[in-house]
Amino acid sequence: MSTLRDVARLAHVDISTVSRALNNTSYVHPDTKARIYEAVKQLSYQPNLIAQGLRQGRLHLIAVIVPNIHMTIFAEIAQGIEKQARLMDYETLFCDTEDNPAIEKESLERLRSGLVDGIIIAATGYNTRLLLDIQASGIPIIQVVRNFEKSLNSVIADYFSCAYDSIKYLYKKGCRHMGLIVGDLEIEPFQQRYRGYHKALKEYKLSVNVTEHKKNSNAFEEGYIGTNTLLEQDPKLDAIIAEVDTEGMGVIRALKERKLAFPEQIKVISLTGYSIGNMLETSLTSMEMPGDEMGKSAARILIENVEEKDNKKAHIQHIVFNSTLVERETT
Amino acid sequence: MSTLRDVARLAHVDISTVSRALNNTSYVHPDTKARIYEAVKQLSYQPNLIAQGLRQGRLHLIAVIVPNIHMTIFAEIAQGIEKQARLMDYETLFCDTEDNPAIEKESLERLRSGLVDGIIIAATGYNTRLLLDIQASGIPIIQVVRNFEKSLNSVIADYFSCAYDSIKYLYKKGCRHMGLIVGDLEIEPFQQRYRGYHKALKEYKLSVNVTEHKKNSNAFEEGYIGTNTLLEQDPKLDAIIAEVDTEGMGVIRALKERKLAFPEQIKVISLTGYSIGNMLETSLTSMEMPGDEMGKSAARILIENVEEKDNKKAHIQHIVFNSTLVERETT
DNA sequence: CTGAAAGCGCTTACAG
DNA sequence: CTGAAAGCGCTTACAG
Repeated sequence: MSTLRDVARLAHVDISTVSRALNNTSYVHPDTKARIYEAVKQLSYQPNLIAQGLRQGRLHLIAVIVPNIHMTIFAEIAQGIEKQARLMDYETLFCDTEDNPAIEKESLERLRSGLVDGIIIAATGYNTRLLLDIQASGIPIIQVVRNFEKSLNSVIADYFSCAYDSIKYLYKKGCRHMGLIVGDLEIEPFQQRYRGYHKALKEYKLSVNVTEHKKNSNAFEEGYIGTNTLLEQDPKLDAIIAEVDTEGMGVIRALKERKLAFPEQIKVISLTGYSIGNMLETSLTSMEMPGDEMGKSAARILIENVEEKDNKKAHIQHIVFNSTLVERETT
Repeated sequence: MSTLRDVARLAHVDISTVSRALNNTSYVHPDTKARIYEAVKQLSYQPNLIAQGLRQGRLHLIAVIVPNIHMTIFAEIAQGIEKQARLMDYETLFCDTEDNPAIEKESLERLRSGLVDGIIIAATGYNTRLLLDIQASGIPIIQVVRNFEKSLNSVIADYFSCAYDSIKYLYKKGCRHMGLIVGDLEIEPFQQRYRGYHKALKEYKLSVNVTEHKKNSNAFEEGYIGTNTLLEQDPKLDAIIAEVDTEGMGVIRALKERKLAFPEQIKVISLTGYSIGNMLETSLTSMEMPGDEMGKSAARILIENVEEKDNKKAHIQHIVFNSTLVERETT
């Protein structure tokens, strides 16, 4: 790899002139410029990004921290983030926490050492304090999908409405015994879904049927097990609301094994749809979540924050995306 | 953020001593060490990774470049890579090319500027020259899943055997009219599948029925369309071999719409299985590919190459993983 | 319009 | 056992 010094030597100028010519940071005589470009070409010079990063205190690098990208909405979001980041000339670091707070903590500790300029995270919820510390130290942070902390930026979907609207829709379809599979209710995003569900049921004077799974392990299994639990709690069940498509796939599988016809006997809807829904043998009705857009939006806001850092303190933003109902074969 | 200088000042020593104490790079008097650790703690000092990177010519950062992680085997592989990298104290940069050679090229150009210490890539196949250049410039590269170039390391599955063994298996199950859906046959990994398929059919004296899709767009659709093409070519078809689970999902969907019973009338197998297979309404028989292991293996080899770079020139390695047949409901 | 110098935050020979 | 100095490859005031 050739350096600025090599280029300067070949073009018979000082390295500072080369720097200025390449970055267009002040006027350089056309002839000089030409010589410099010629030298750059000849040596196929490329600036050392690490040196630039050290000097400018910014590596043009953001981190995306997610629980899992295998068959989850986070894959779509991560792709959206990476695409937008590239557009704005940033690279994207990727950390997979397996929804394990210890791994999340370790990753965060490493990242705060000035490696990345900003962080986008779908957190476990157990390192909120650390996140606040990091933000206070000058590294902007955005929560995505899961919002635990009001004083950190966030980009989420409207989980309350997802659930609320789903119940209304299912009611119109004739359902009267609707069960919800949901994660730890102490945690905001899950609670929101429950609230939407609860409110709608209350309006219809219907009774609640919920199964809660504490740890976020495997959505498919949660759907499978959840279905069995819900059916035990209420054998007259005529609809199941899953949190996400893969959970819905577990529901479908459980229903099939119990020989319950869907949608005839029992309907299924997913509250977080992504493109799996219409690839299934029996396609799955869902509230489609704009994962790609959410990722792009998060990246854009983050990078804007990074670049404004010096000028003004950016305001905390909470962006809420609407999901849209896509009717398919399970309802 | 506090620096080495701050710690040195607080501990009343030179910065070089602090560096030595923290990196255990030479003996430091216990008392001095204690003072230094105390200062580190008090200032919650963290070394600046960019400065370290510049000094040592290594940022402890590798890149993983893949075509797509949404519902693909690459998600599993990327996770494996990241996990192994973290274990070895490396961070992972993530680039999504959308299987677009132009995007791939752009990403590669940026990365070669010394940002990353090594690259793991599932390439488009159109930038092989550039990859060789980059490797020649001192950045180790490993091809994963797709091997285009012999003089670059690779970690792949045995596609030939996958296809060959699948045909043998289907034959034993009674199939005599087996169709293959496959990508561009000019490209090595696809060709391998075709060869395995072809060889087995020849041994049984059965006739070939293939549909080739040139561009890699959407596996689900390729499966869907491919199924229709194969059935037109041979209405007596009794088995379809798909390249990957999501393609198999497209096959299933097409069969369902044509009211062809699977596995009774027609069997389906996927040559690249990952955990989707057993989450389906009708679970999909597949040759399971150890994505996680392949990712880990690629990361391990790459990082070893990075760290040996100075000592000796590492030998090119080609690692081939075996897939294992997992029988499910479509056969 | 361009050069010489300082410095980003580290590590690592070189002395002693 | 520890300090002083050089240097990784850049950028950016400061002169002229």
